[in-house]
Amino acid sequence: MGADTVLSAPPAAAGRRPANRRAQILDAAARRFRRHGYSAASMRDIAGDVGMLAGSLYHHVASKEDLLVAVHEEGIRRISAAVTAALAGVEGPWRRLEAAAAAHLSVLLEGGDYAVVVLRELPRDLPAVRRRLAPLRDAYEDLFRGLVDELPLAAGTPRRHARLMLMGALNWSQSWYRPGGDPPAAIARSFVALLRGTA
Amino acid sequence: MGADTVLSAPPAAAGRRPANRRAQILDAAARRFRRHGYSAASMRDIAGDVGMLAGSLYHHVASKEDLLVAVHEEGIRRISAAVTAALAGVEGPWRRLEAAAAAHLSVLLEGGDYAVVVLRELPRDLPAVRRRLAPLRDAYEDLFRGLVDELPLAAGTPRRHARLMLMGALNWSQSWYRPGGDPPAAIARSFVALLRGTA
DNA sequence: GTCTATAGCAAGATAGAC
DNA sequence: GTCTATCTTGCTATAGAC
Repeated sequence: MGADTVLSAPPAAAGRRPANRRAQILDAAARRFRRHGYSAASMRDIAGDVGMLAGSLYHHVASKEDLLVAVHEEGIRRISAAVTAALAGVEGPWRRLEAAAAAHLSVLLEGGDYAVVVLRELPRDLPAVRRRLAPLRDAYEDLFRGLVDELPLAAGTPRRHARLMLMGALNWSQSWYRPGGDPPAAIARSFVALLRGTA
Repeated sequence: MGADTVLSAPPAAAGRRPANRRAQILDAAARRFRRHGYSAASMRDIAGDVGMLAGSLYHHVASKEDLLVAVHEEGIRRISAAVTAALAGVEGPWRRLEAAAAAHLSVLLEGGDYAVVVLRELPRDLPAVRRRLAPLRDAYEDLFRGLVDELPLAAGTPRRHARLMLMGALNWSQSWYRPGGDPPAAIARSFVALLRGTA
């Protein structure tokens, strides 16, 4: 790639501004969904955050539900990318699980609003949204299922429970974590060690 | 107490109906808060569930926020009562932790709407509600802190992380649990065993 | 691509009759 | 203790000017 060219970018212009209006909208939506919850967040406020009025939003997104789906998709994409990257070149089943857990937790606790929305804002009364997102979430879950399957556990150890315990502990940490305490990677390491029995 | 008298009950009457109108309202609110989330649940629907109109609700509760606080208080009370009862007469630190975890999980997964609301519906943008509930939640947390402190863990084991891991795994289970799978007590036993390193 | 303007509706809460 | 009626406000979404 040439240094000054960007694939699929708008034609170069001296003072071009737009770049990605939609991305700004997604950022604002993720933030509002996280702070106030999906149904308490308003399209007006999201629009205001990016400097437009409510009506103008609908030029970029079809509905509030679509906006929620888009935030989830981006969030899952980011988490998956971080975990996949963290696994590259790491050997040994326990080390791999620890690397994945640390990456998962880092994105969750320090990765911004998208990941938090993915975990907390999937309203029960929007079945259409849940249906659209189910495959993505399942695929991510499979990633950890594979990692746990590789562990050299004592025969009879319930691998499903081990996975659910670790993931539950990691995901729930978002409700007690405060910046300034143990860093995400340390928490993840600790949880994996406790699971391994070598804390 | 005499068999036919009840402390602090309304004066006995042949066909008395009211008994506990407020309790019915709380039940309906807990259900609606759980199903739709606090902000998507409407006072109109809650009123309708108990056969009255929206305005009449305000004879029993001061506001929607008060209703949420009341549901939380009742939920925490139920969970605490179940765990305390489960601990009675149980000896041995691991057995006690397991009993508490099983009781906690049973209420959470099979105890109805109150407990679920306690875990899931504490909106970030209602600081007044959070303030009012903080002491209750902390007191409950202390109960498990005490149980974990009693465990004979290897020196250096991070007890705080052990507690957070277990509680996180238990609390998160509400997002994947489906009736008909492993019963709550079995899940709790499994998690405690994994923590203990004897799965 | 953003604006103005508004349709159409539902929300929380209150006042006063009964 | 419940109802009727309503105030006030906020919401999602659309239509059409610019």
